[in-house]
Amino acid sequence: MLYKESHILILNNVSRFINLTELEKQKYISLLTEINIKRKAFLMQAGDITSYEYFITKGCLKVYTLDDDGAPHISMFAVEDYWTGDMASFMTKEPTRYFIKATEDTELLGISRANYELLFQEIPKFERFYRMLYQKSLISYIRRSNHGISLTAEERYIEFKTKYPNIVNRITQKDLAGYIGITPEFMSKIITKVNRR
Amino acid sequence: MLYKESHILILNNVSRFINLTELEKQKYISLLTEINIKRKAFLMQAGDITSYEYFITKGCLKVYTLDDDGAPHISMFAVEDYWTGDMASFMTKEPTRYFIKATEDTELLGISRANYELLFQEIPKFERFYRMLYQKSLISYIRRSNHGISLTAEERYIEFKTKYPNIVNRITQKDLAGYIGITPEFMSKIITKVNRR
DNA sequence: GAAAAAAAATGAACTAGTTTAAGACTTTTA
DNA sequence: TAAAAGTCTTAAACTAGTTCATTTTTTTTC
Repeated sequence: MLYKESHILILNNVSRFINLTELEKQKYISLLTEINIKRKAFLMQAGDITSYEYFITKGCLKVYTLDDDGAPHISMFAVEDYWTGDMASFMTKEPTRYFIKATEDTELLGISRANYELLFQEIPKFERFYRMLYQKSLISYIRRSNHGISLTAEERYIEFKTKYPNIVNRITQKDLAGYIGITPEFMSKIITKVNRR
Repeated sequence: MLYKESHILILNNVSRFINLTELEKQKYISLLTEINIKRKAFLMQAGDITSYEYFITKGCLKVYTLDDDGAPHISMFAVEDYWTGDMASFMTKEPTRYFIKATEDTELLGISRANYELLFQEIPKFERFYRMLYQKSLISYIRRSNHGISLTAEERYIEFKTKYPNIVNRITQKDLAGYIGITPEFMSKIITKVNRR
């Protein structure tokens, strides 16, 4: 069977942890929903109860919250081959505190809550897939939050640039400030300073 | 069959997510190792390759790294009914960057890397248990690191005190400073200020 | 392709948290 | 139980990053 590009991408992602038979692949794909959103459109907004987890096949999204003063705090940028969503709201059916907004026209594959549960019944191997996916996410999350703590804003900027050279060029300086955890003004000063070298 | 207190605690913990038969319970327990360490002893030190994941049945531990200046950054305090360890080192067999030190005499149940793999073969339900455990950890980790970002040190202190009243009294002010992310001197000022109210 | 909107740069005044240093208090150890 | 080691407090000088206000540059929209 011939698969679409987006399906090949997600099947490759899954195959990092588990092997699927041809039948299982087709079953899995049948549980996914294709979603396309335009630049500046929201995939979710604070207050929504989200019913999907998403895999990005093309484009770029920013995931952020607004603090009490209305200032945005960006928790991640998600591009092709990334998983995103709000797992807390997805699991508990409580309203999310997150906004997820496309910074480019974006194509996604979504799995609904109902199909997520179904998936474990139909292909129990996916318990293992998600166990390993979450384990890996947890490791990199812990590493990131622990590593960042002792660095200055300038060091965090240089680190981001080095680690994600492909993302830096796709986002605004202002959004990067929101991710690094500083004001856009200070971000501007840092960039001027670093580039002068 | 009659179980030890420590075994009852871990079985209750597991039963939040999966149900085990009597036989499975006994099998599970047979894969665990009992470990006791004295106050001030290390469960692991930076450079070690850790071969266990741990469940605490009694006592208190602090998990921390040292930054380039040798200042400690505490990433968690772990007490009874908590899981701890360094998953990154456990999974990849790379040396850990963490120190885990007992702040009280502590009793743990450990599962070795070999038995962890065996567990999934013998009782596949544990894929589901760990999938759900990691999912839950990920949710609270994300929540914590995102929530903390916009608060002042004073607000983070009040939040910690409210959320973990049982832990505050078991740790030093200095260690709390290492967790909140400030100097012990500033921690002292905050506490004086908050108590004056 | 002109007008409007948003992003970036710059600078001056400000603040949350650090650093250093020294003395008081508490806990641990021999 | 005395000495040593570690913890806590206080205070003054300092710095990384914020806030606010203005101008320039870039991007978006019609």
